[in-house]
Order: sequence, then C-alpha cells, then structure tokens
Amino acid sequence: MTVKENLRPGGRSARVQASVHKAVRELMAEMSRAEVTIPLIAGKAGVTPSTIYRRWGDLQELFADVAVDRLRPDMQPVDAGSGKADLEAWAEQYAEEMSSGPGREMIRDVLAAQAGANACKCAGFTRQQIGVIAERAKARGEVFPDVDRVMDQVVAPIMYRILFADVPDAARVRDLVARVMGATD
Amino acid sequence: MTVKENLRPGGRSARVQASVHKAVRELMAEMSRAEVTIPLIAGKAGVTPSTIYRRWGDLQELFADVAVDRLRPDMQPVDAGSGKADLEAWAEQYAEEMSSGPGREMIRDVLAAQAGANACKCAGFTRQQIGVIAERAKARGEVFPDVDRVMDQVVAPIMYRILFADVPDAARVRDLVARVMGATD
DNA sequence: TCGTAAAAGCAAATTCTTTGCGTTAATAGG
DNA sequence: CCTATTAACGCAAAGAATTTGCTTTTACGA
Repeated sequence: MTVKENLRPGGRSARVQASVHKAVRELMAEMSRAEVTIPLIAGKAGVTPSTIYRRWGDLQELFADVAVDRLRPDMQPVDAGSGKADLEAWAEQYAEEMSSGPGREMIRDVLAAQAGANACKCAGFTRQQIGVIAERAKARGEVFPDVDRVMDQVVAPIMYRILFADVPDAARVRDLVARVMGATD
Repeated sequence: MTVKENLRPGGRSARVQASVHKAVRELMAEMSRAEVTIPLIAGKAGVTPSTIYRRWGDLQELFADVAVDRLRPDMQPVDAGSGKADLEAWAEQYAEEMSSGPGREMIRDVLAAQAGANACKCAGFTRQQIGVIAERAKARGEVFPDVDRVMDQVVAPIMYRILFADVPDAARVRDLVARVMGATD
C-alpha cells in the first residue's frame, strides 16, 4: 500500500506513477470528484486497475498522493522589501490559493487519507516557505517572529477558517499578519 | 442525498436514523474503519443497504453525520473560577479529546464529507462553548478577549497541529491561552 | 377513515474490488 | 556482457459493493 518515495527517474514504476497522476489530474479537471473511479483512471493512464489497487490501496490514498504533489510550492516567496511585507504577500496568496475550489479539495484529499505523512508534508512545505521569509528578514537585520509562532497565529487561523468555516478575506489575513508582527515578546 | 434535519421523534425516519447511527458506532468500536461497509451497517441496523445509500449517499457522508453527533459537546465548560482558568481547562480537555485516536478520526470524517455543513456545525459547537466562558467572565466583571480571537489564537493552532503535525501537549495549550489572555489590544 | 406522499424493502443489473498466477522489466552479481 | 533475482504489472475470474426500477409500508393530513 505504500508508494515508493525514491523512484529511479527512468524506471517503470516512475512511468506508471507519472501516467496515473496525470490521468487523475485530467479527470479531476473534466468531471466531479465523485465520478472519478479507479477503473476510469486506469483506463486513461494505460494501466490495469489492479496495478492502482496494489500500489495505492484505494482512491483516497491516490488522491492524497496527487494532492501533495500539487500543493508543493513551485517557487520561493517573493521579496517585497521587508519581513512584514513578505509575510503579508505570502499569506494573502496562500489564503487565496487554499480557499479556492481546487485548493480546498486538495486539502481535503490530503487530510482524508489514512496515512498522516501527506498532511505532515504539506505543513512542512508551508513551514519551509515561512522559514525562507524569516531568514531573509534576519539577514536584513530585522526582528522576525519565530516560525512556530507564525504557524500558530497566521497559518493555523487561515486553514481553520478554510476547513471549518468561511473563506478568510484579505483584510483578515492582513490583520493576522499585523498581530504576529506587532507582538514583541 | 440530504439527511433530514428535523425528524419527528417517533417517526420511522428517526428510528432508522437512530438504529443506523448506533450500528455505525458499534461497528467502529469493534473493527477498523476500513472494514466497516454499508452492507455491514445495514445488516446490524436491521435495514437494507439501499436505504442507507438513498439517505446518505455514501459511507463518508454517513460517517460525517455520525461524527458530528459525537462531537457535539455534552456539557457546558466547567467553572474554574476565572476566565483564564476556565479557558485553560476547556482548551486542555479539547486538545486531549480531539487528538485522541477516536477524536482525530471523527474530525477527519467530518472534513472528508462533501457537504461543508458538518464542519461548520463543529466550529459552531466550539464557538458556543467559548461564548459561554466569555459570558461568564464578563458577568464576573473580567476583561475577556473576543470569541473570534480565541478561535484564531487558541482553537485554530490546536486543530492545525492535530490535523497537520503532532499532538499539542498541555504546556503548549497553556501557552496559547496565556498569549491570548495577555494581549491587551 | 381514507388518500397521499415520502421512505423502505426487494431483487436484478451493473460496477468496483480483490486475488491467484503467469509475464515483463529493472537490478545486481558473475 | 550475460544471467539470476525480485519487484511490479497484466490478465481474468471470483467476490463484494453500488445502483436502480418497482412494490410495499408507514406516517400524516384532509
């Protein structure tokens, strides 16, 4: 049931994984999530259903695997001149991406999977992005809050709202950033 | 696919719902989640599978429905003498319950369902509990932070950690409470 | 009491999932 | 360079879950 982490780039396993992931992404784009089935994915990917069942176990694990891939940041946080501006820009984009339709579904896919590793990985991505902003701020000689505190006071509230309530708007995100940047202790 | 909200207490629908919920809870107690199937639940509940399929749609929606029921608080927050003590006691218990094995599974069940209403309802329960603590504090003449702020700075970080990372320990929870109670703005 | 509509039962058809076995392909050792 | 080994895949049949049309039951209101 476990998906191999380090596949040789040219190996057969890697090719299968790539074509299955691609098939999932394409099918998700053209139909609702509930209509996507493993036989359908297998057909589009050019593999047999049993291959998918054996490698991923079930649809949820496969979806989670694909979602983590798509949630991996594709670039470093933009440099907006100061730590606060960097964090503000990053947080606004994060909130927007994550609260979009596809964003919410990817998060749900990640959380729905039995293996907690995927969710941890996502939090790791986020933490790393904030780490970059923090390092940059410190290199400039600025004071910048601990990464853990930013996770607690900015990332967690955004994600909580997305998951359990409404979509956080830009003003609220700025407010969260202002609060964590304003704290002096 | 939608489950009726207000069922007549003695009606047939209410009886079916009760027996199905009971069957789900019992089966979850005696076997792993992946082994619980709709035909199994139907058998235990004394209904036919098609009844469940028609009322809930699929296993995830049914699980979410049961989970919301179980996440509903069964009592008011205990009075520990002061707003801070109340919040501390409540938050510690909340963190403990939610990060337990069954707690995590219930949260995942709620979030995995397509209908976002269940998740909202859970956040509503939490908000209401905090509201009680806030009212009590204000009745005592204490200053107490806004409920939204407590949600952002205490509840959200706890939930984020449970979902995406590790289990928050009591010290960290106390730290979150201390911070939100210390803020003066 | 009777009519009505919503919900449940039943059962057949369809679709998905599991599994045993043979085959293929990548890797390591000679 | 060639062969042994092993992990992964394809195939196909068996088993289980899901869907659906139709009938029957039940609660509620006229």
